[in-house]
Amino acid sequence: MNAPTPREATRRRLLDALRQDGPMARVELGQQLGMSPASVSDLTASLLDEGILVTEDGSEATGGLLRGRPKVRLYFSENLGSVIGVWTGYNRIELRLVDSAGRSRASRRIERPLRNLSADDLMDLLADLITTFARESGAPDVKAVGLACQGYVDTRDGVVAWSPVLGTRDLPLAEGLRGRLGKPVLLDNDASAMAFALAQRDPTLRAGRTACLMVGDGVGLGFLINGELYRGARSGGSEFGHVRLRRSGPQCRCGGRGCIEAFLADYALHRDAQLIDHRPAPNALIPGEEAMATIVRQARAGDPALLNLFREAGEVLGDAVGILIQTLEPDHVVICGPATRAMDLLRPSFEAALETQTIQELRMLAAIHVVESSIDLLTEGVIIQALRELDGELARLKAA
Amino acid sequence: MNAPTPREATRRRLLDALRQDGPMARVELGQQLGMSPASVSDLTASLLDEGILVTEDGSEATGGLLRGRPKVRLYFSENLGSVIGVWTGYNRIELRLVDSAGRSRASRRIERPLRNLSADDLMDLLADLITTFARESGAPDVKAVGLACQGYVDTRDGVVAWSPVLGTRDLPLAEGLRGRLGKPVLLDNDASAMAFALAQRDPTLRAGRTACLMVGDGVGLGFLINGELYRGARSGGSEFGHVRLRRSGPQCRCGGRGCIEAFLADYALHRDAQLIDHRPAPNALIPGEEAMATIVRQARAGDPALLNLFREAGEVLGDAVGILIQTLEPDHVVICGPATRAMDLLRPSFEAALETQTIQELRMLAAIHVVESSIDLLTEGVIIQALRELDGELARLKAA
DNA sequence: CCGTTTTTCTTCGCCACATGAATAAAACAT
DNA sequence: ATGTTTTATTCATGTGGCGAAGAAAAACGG
Repeated sequence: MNAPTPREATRRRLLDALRQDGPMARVELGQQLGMSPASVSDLTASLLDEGILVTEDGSEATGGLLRGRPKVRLYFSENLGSVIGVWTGYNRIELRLVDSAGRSRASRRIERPLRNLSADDLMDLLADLITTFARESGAPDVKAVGLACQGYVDTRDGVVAWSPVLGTRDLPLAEGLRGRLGKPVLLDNDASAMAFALAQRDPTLRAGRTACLMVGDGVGLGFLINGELYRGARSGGSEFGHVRLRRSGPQCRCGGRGCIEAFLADYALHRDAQLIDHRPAPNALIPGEEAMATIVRQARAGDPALLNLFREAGEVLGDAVGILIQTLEPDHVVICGPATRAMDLLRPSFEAALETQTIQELRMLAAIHVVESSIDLLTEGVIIQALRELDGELARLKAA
Repeated sequence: MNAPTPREATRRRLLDALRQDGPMARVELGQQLGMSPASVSDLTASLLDEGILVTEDGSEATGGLLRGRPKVRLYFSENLGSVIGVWTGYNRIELRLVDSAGRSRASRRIERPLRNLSADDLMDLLADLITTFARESGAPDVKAVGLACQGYVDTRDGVVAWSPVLGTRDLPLAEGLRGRLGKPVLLDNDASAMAFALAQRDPTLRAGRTACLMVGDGVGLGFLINGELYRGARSGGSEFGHVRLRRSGPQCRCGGRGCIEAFLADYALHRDAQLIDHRPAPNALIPGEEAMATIVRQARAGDPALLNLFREAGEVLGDAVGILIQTLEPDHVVICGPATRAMDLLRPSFEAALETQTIQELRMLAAIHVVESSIDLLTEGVIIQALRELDGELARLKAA
């Protein structure tokens, strides 16, 4: 809201660098941020003073062969409370507890569909799960909660504007949870959170433009420009999964037909696999990992109908990535999420479609990464965002 | 390249504001840029000193009813040379001469296809046309040339990586022209230039994210984030027009089938209109404005086959805008270029397609503008970019 | 016609932030 | 011990921007 002072901006850059590339000595920070040792020293002095950073290097071996005064690495303090990250999937919820240094302390997975709950019931349930998890995992002092969910999210107001999972519209989820938990709640789209987390881990993804396509329960897109999430009109992610690629394609859970998601998401593959065997169409539940593994195994064994299903899915994936390349001209395209388990089945038609869909000059610029990413990484995405917010929060508290 | 000093950055912001919102007094500048009158005074003093700005307000009436010391508006000097902007279309070239204050001084349109020329011949021809135009219009002192062309452009290196118009690939156009003309040459994609120019004129387009779809000779996309052009991997615009929407659609000049362009561009509509009458398919020349006007007239008169053509084109346009909305979540979508002449024919199917393609929540956020924009505006886009560069250039010269 | 009012612009002292240079600190090598 | 090397801190300095006070330029009001 209020304009950050230049000091706050550099402070933030410094903390970001430290979070991304691990504990570092002051000289290294200076080099990386392109600022003088004097400035780093000055800035870190106050951060150490505030207790945000510690320097418990002590006996840490510096290698032995180097001479000169040893580096003193700066760490985030672990004792400034913790943050809980939550992901709400279609029929399960993942929770994770992380201390203020970013170290994972506990995690839990709960099988529980969230559909068909009233807004109040949903928020009551989530608040209950979160407090139970915090208590049972002995969370020291939960300072904030980060929540990643599918659908179209207004990250500024913390509102789920639309979601294929929760039935409701314009759900003020952050506010509701904040009221119930008494803690700040940060909301984001799950694909955005995943993209952010991946870029935190891999410096190459932070350079230039990275389009991250997460394929699993649904299809989401997170887009990064120089490591920062691109935010749209309501500062949310996009609903790229509901671009309608085939005019008379299969039914999508958004109500439309032929959306990208309707070919690629687990529920779509599972449903269409069932239809092949003339078994009754399953209800809307997302299949479990076992069910999906079975389908993949049968396809790998050579089931022609299933192979055709994956061929078509790969083609849609190629078209989708092609659209991204022609529209955004990214340096990196990341394909991640559960669907990467079947990348071998998707790849031939994926590559063929990508080739016919894109202009060669543009296609050659985009490096395509296939990353097997877990939900752990996803919760990490919102957690890091929450931790970043907290840094600023602490500074403001100290000032008062 | 080299990091701009903070001073240079604010200097640039000030000049940009002055260019966008016309001559202004110092107080107004201060309000708009959120800085104190003292700072503005300081900064403008050196700009006036360098001769970049002038204050020849003199007898300008301030309204009469206001009291107090009258505002002194700051103008760009007109006497610091001029800039030529060029647009290379499919079968014509537009040139425009503008003085250092941004006022248009002369313009010319040359009917001349550029295809099937060798790289050297092409650059010779362009250089010749530009010098002739400069001489005949009595250009005082041409400081730079801005060139907008179709296709995939590397704006940093000034290379046309790919173009459906020029047959060549990786053409170092800026360097070639710079060698021939002895002046800096700035290259950009034409849709990007158009988007930029539109946003310069209309402040609302500078707020948030604006996707500008230019439909005419081809289909191009310019994307703005907070008034600045989004730049992809090679810092160029995108080739959105060659997203393949219909797998077995009509032939596109890129070699593919079913590209957005293959439905919407003038050449496509003209070609398909000819085919209806079983006339021989025309050669690849872009039809003239008269030919297009005839087609539009016949369609308005009720020709069912032509109406169908426009219906299909509108549908593709709706799908295209839908993809943009679902992917970029823009605040504004601008449809501009010659194709707006037939917007009445396109609109019904456009709106229907847009509605089925997009999620309502997202669609409602994007304001859709249909703007009849001329090529004049397009050359203005590159010219303003060139002028902006020159400001910095002048500062560096003074410093040396 | 001359002070008063009002608004714009400038001058000046000051503060926040960052830097380079000198200095101190902490190790190893001899 | 004493130099060598690298890291961290201190301090004087410079830059950019700001608030406050004052100067300037007009209209207004007697």
